[in-house]
Amino acid sequence: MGVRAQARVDTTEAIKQTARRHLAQDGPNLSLRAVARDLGVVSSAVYRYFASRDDLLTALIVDGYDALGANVEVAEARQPRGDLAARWFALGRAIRAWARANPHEYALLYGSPVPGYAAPRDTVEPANRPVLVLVSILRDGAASGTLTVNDRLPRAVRADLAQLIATPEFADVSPAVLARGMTAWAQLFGTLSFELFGRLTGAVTNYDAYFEYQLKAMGSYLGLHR
Amino acid sequence: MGVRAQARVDTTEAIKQTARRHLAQDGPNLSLRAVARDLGVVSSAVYRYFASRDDLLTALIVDGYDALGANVEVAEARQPRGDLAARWFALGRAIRAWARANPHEYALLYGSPVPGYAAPRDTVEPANRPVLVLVSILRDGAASGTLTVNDRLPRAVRADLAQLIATPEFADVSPAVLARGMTAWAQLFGTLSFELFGRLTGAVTNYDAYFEYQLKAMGSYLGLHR
DNA sequence: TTCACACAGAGAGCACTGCTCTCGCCTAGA
DNA sequence: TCTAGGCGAGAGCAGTGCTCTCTGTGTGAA
Repeated sequence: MGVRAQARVDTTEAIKQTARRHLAQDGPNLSLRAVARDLGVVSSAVYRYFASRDDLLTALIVDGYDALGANVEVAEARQPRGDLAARWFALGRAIRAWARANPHEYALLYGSPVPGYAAPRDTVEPANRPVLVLVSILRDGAASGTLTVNDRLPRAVRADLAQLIATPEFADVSPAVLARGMTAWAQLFGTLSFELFGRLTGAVTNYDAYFEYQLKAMGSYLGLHR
Repeated sequence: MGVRAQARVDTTEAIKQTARRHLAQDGPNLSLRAVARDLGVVSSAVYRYFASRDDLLTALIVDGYDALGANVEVAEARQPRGDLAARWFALGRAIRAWARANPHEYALLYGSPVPGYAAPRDTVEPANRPVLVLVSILRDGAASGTLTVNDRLPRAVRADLAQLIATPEFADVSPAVLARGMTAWAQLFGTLSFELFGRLTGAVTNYDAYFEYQLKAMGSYLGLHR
C-alpha cells in the first residue's frame, strides 16, 4: 500500500475512533464539526473521508456489528461443542456484556433507526453475525437430536421460515426449531433493550440475576437442557 | 375556565397536534421552528407554551403513552373476563395496531431514548397503563386458578419481584407468574420492535401471521390456554 | 531528477437549528 | 375603567450539516 493510501486509512480510522468516543460520551447526536475540532481539523476536511454524517454513522454501525459479532463468536467458540446450553449462555452473556460496555453503540444498532436513515446493504452482513452463532447452535442441536421441539406452525409462518431455511446459512434447521429460535432472539433483545433503555427502573434492581434468569428461561424454551 | 386559560389550552393542543404531524411525516428529528412556521407563528412564540424542544417531546410522549394505554384498555375490556387468552390476544393486537399506525411515536416511546433525555416523572405513570392491563390478566388468572406456572426463581429475582408485588397494582400475583409475564412482555416488545425497526426484512414477509404466532407462543408460555 | 497533478486541508459561506431577550400591543379581569 | 400580564414579533447568538473554491505539497510517472 502506498504512503498516501496508508495515510488515508489511518485518518479514516482516527475519525471513526474519535467519533466513537463522542458517541459514547455525548450520546447519539453526533456532531461532525465537533469530531473535526477534536482532531484539530476544519469540518470540511472530514468530508474528504465521509460523504456525510450518515455515512460516518453507517461506518460506525458496521464496525459495531463487527465488534459485537467477533465478541460473540469467540465467547461461544470457547464452549464445548456438545454443551448447547453453555453455548447459548455464552452467546447471550457476550451480547449483554458488549451492549453494557457500549450502550450508545448498542442503541445505534438495535434502537430506533436514525431519522431518514435506511440501513445500507453493507450493514446487513455484519448484522447477521450474532444470528449465525445462534443458528449454529440450533443446527448442532438438530444434528445431534438434542433439539426435539416440534410445534405446529401456521402455514404463512412456515412458508417464510422455509424460504429462510433454503439459504445455506440456515440449512438443516427445522422450521419449528427456527421459530422458537426467533422467539428467543426477540425475547433476548427485548430484555436487553428494556434494561439499557431504562424501562425496568423501579422493577428490577439486580440486572445480572434478572438477565441470567431470562436467558435460562429462553434456553429451556429452546429445548437446551443442561 | 377563563377565556385566556381556554386559549392557552387550545394553542397548546394545536402545537402538539402539528408537532405530532411533523413527527409522523419527517421522523424523530422534530424541528420546533418548522412547527411554529406551520402554525403561522414565529418560533419564539412556541416557547411561551413549551420551555424547550425536549419539553414538547415529553408532552408528545405522555400523550402517546396515554393513547396507547387507552387503546389497549378498551380492546382488552371488550373480551369476556373469563377468557384470559382472548384478553392476552386483544392486548397484544392492540399494542401492535397502535404501533403500526403511529410508528414514529412508537419509536419515541419504546426505541432508544432521545439524546440527553431522561424520562421525567410525568411519563412513568401513563407508561404503566399497558403493563397494568397485563397484570390484571395475570391477577384474574391467579384468582381463578387458571395460571398454574410455578417455576423456581433465583433468590435475587424473587426479591425484586416481591418488592414489586408489595405495591397495590401488582398485588395478588405470584412471583413465578409475574416472572413469566415479564418474559412475555419483553418478547412482545422485542418482536414488535424487530418488525417496526426493519430487523426482520428478508426473513419475514407475512408480519401479521408472524406476530399472531409469537403472541400465541407467549400466551401458551404464560399458561393461558383457550 | 524533474514536474504535473491530484489530493488534503483551510476558509468562507448558506441555510438551518434551539434558545434568549427585548419590545411593544392588547385584552382579560379586578 | 384601567392596568398588569400574557403573548407574539423580531433580532440575535452559537451551533449544526454541507458546499465550493483556493492553495500548498507530496506522489508517482516521465
